[in-house]
Amino acid sequence: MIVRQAANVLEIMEFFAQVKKPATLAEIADHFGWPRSSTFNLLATLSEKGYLYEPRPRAGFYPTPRWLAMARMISEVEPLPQWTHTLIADLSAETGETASIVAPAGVMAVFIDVVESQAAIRYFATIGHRVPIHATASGRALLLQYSQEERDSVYRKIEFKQYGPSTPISIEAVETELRNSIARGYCQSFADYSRDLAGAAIPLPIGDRRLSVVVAGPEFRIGPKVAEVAALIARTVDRLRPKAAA
Amino acid sequence: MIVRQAANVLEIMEFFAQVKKPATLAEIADHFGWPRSSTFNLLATLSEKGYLYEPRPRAGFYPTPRWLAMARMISEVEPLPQWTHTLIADLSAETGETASIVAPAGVMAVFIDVVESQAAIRYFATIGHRVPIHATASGRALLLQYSQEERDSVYRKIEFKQYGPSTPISIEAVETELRNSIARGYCQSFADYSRDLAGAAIPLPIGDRRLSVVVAGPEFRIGPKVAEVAALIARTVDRLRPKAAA
DNA sequence: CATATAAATTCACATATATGTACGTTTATC
DNA sequence: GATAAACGTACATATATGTGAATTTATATG
Repeated sequence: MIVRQAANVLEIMEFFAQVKKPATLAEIADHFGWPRSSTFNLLATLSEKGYLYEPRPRAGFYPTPRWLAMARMISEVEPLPQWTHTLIADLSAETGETASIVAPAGVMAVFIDVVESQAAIRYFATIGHRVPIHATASGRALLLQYSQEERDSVYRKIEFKQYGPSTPISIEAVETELRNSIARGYCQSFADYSRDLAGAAIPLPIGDRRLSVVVAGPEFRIGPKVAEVAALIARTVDRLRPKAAA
Repeated sequence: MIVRQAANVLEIMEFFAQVKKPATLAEIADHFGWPRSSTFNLLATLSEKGYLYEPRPRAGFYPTPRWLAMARMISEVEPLPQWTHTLIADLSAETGETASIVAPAGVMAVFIDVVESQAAIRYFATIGHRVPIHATASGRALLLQYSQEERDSVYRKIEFKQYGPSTPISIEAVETELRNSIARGYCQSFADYSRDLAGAAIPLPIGDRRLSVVVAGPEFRIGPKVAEVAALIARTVDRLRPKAAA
């Protein structure tokens, strides 16, 4: 079950992150198609808790810097080491595609850092973006770091769907693909989940955290050179990862 | 009316900002006294939207960097000029008290930047903290920047309460205090709202934004030297504010 | 300045939603 | 390795909550 008003809070914030200017009650209500009275209650709640204010009279609401203060406190705990951002920045620059750091979230994989391609046709992903862990290169690079039991426990919760022609639709199919990935030295995906999208990924354990790096883009650009891209990822990790730490 | 689940989202985030480590469903449910089933729905919603993930298996949930990404996008719009932070940092250092930048939010005033005193006994305020606009030094420094009509419109919405012995409990009382503030050259408050708390504030218009600076602390420390403190605020603003801009 | 139009609030009620209860799964204990 | 305790998940139901309509307040227009 989805908690509607919880989702609405996030949508309002995303709205402000997008329009980047104050908005009145009416504007927000119209934008989402919400009743004004409901919008009023939501805005009042956010204001009362100190997350919204009125920068200038009658010009509407805008989030207070409290969001930033809170997000900073949250993120200063085990932040990703600096070199991982350099890693995906370099990868994106060299390949011209979108590169990301990915972490597990149950049966899904979450993008926790992203550097987007500059190409007109590109993989559009943002921090927080989620994809099925079993049907993506990045996800499988995470699964490779699990024990057999942990994987089994994840499998039990997966709803196998045929997202595309090559989606693995059984536990055995996923396990086979994992074995192939080990043999091959990297994980790959050709439209297993998203149409026309291909990617190469490798595991990226940091401390006791299980992460992965992925480079992804349109099938026609990435397809012919997955192996190259995968090798580049491996080399770049080798170059940037501090030698001392595991 | 307060939208409970909207408030709960904020409380969860504040919880993480405080404990700074992953928490399991059970821990969160117990902490807030929420039923597990409800907590489950909330966490599922936040996860589904990409705001929560599971850093390591079975070690619970933690917010994704998406919060930070969003907060950054929101805050890069008309951020406070750098010098205002220097301003309150200097004021706090020189006075040993808490200094803040404050903005209006209806009948309330919101703290949008804070540098806290280091003293053991101090005014504890955080970004997002809200106080009544008419019953605080910082709030009245905002009201001074309003036209008479704008003030009247605010007055109509105020519920006058006797927060402390000196709280102004009528429109006339507030207007009188404003006139006194103009004559005096700064706004002050002696436990008008919070017990034992005194403060000095002056208006701080920036562009078309109506802000104020306030220095506040325990009555026994601030009380004897409000005038000094107010003068210091004025001098420091003069020193730091760029001459070009109004 | 009066009137019209739009926006913000309030409130009572029907309905969408939070939760008690029960079940399956995982982890801890002996 | 067996048993117990804790944890996570699903669902039906009573109730807390969102909302449509009415009221008040603010802004635009003739």
